[in-house]
Amino acid sequence: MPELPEVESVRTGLEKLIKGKKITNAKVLWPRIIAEPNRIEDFEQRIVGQTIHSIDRRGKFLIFHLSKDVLISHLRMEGKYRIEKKDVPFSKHTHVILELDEEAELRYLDVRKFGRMSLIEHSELENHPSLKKLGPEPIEEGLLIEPFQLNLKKRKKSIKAVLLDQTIVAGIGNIYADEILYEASIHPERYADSLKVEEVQTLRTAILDVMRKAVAAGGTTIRTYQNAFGETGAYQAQLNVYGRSGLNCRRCGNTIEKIKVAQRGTHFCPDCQN
DNA sequence: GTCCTTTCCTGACAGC
DNA sequence: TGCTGTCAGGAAAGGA
Repeated sequence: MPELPEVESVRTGLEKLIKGKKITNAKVLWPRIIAEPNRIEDFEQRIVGQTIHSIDRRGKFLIFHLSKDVLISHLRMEGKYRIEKKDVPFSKHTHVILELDEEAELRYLDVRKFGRMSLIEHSELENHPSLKKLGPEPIEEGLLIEPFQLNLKKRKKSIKAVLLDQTIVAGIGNIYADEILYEASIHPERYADSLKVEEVQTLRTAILDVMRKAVAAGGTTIRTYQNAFGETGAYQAQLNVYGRSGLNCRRCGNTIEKIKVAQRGTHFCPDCQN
């Protein structure tokens, strides 16, 4: 399940592999993947002939800057990009094929078909609904303490739910939300507006820390995640709570528990986190 | 405006 | 073995 560190790893891989390439043909095999434009034929026709100038990321969104348009892509749960030779048969989970030259294709695969793509004009990018409402990136100069603290004070729901809210901080998903709260020793069911000033500061530091380390490790591979080179991430070796229910806490030795918070599987140490 | 629920989707796995 | 039910979850839409 790609979160910010995984998407960043996909981005850097794709930039090395397809920057400067021209899309010479396009085929959509599962129409619902394309959110915009409405008609699949419009997507296929418009994208052909465009060169991939660069690839950006905002939160968990990939942003392909093309010569005329912009392709916004969200991998959701299991979306992945692969560059493959044209003669390699595509799997049943291949939903979009962008031909790059006479030899290679950029293929979008997605077992659960949750991922979405939007092809829009450059002028629409700044005000695109998906991107416009995103909160700051989880970096030192982006996630400023004062607005963060104000946002938490306004929320009468669990801190776990707030961390998953992309308008507060962009890019945190279920795995890193659990890891961040463990790092900060905060119980996932604590209400956001109940956190003390020092706790908010600790939480902010944990967000920056966990995300920085995960990006450096190339992300976390749970289930099927791979970057554009087909490589897995390495951060799963550093996970302290996610997927560790029933095992011992690395800090205090007590048993990691799994509960449901904000409809999500949530892992935490009942002794360390309060 | 905020919060909560539902929907999208398939594979893995448990239980019978 | 083969079937059924449950679970995994990010974002968007709709309702309270």
